Amino acid sequence: MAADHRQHTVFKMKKEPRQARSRASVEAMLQASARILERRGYAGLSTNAVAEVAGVSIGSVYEYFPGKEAIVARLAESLLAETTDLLQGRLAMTDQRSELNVAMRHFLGALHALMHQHRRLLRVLVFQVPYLHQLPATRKLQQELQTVLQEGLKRTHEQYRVSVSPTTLYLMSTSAAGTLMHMVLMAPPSMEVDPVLDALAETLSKWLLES
Amino acid sequence: MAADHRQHTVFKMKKEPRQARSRASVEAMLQASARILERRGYAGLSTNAVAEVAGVSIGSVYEYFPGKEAIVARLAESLLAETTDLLQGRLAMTDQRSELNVAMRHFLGALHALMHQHRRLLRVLVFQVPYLHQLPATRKLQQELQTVLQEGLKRTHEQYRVSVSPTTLYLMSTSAAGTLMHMVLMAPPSMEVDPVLDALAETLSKWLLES
DNA sequence: TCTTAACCTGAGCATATACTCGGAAAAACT
DNA sequence: AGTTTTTCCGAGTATATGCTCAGGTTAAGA
Repeated sequence: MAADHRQHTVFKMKKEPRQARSRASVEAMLQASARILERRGYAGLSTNAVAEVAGVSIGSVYEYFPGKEAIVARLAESLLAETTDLLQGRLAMTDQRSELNVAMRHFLGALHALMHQHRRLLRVLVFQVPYLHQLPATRKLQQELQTVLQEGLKRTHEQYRVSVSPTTLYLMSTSAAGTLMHMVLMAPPSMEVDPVLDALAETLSKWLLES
Repeated sequence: MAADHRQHTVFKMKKEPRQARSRASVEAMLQASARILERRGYAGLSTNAVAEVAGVSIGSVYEYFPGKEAIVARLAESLLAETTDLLQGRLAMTDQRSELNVAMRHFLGALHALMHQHRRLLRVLVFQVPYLHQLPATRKLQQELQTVLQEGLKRTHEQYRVSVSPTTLYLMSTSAAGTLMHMVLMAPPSMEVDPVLDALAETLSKWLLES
């Protein structure tokens, strides 16, 4: 595995596909990669396996990706994009006069649903990809979460003039993220989701209005 | 890497070292493994590298461990043992009449200090070891945390008769764990720890007494 | 139609890693 | 001292994976 000692500088694609045929190939490689990651884990993801599952030759893989790191980075970016869209959409449709805990509950519910939908891939990305934290997508996601949280607060509750200290904001986001992560990736199936989300939303909003 | 497709049934040691000499060898292998994990990550941990760094031959490694998974499992168990000792110790020395938030703050501080001390190894274990969650040590740790939390509550605050619902207990432990993890493993060095721990302890105890 | 660019192929090389095995050296036992 | 058990050695084998390259095929442009 000489490749793992390589400087991970290039997570980008090698070449952009220009024709419909090649775009389909790239898409097939990405889907195959996601499939392999979910079923075999990161260690089971090899460029040869991607080529085989995607139904293309190994040469084609290297035509568009410098290595498997780049493929994983692309998958992470896709997830980030989907999450961003969802959050922004929710933010846009948030009623100005809704209660804080209700709005919070909606956000948490939507976020949980999305994470749950992608839980298999998410689990591998979070727990097995060594360089996930260095990926631009990861940093952007954290920023995105805090931004949406703050924006949402401003919108729905200008009346309260809630001013959140950085410490509080940090604590809230890490607590919420920790709970969501645990529920989606680690909790037993017997765990009831809704009550926890209810309680979490309740707690967070109470906490906010008191601080 | 055929080994990664292997059924991970055997995380245990192959043979117990009986003489002082062999115990020293095993210890050297474990220390070497920790060193390699911290510096090169899980992908950089190979049995050959362990042998070289530990100053023993590759044959000796396989004399006591069936594979690198078993070595990692042993390291995880060591961390678990240390954590358990720490928590139990703190629990024993908790003053019966101390305030809830003060006691909580002590626990959080001690736990954070321990995690911070081992942060490099912890980061690799948590973020790169594919089978960490299947390890007995992991499950035991989670149980341990909740037990100590509950026990601590009983001891210090029988007067309040705080009865904690499972949902609340779950929420509290995941929130605290998420925040600690984030601070130790992901937050920038500029992040001030004490204010966050203060706020977390405050929030948790308030939350408890109100629920 | 001809030319060029984009796209695809897959055998094969280089390398790294997991793991074995026959046997030697050291310690413990009698 | 002789015997047995424990410990250690490390060259060597099997295999998997990363990645290249010379050449063929398909589509776009003139």
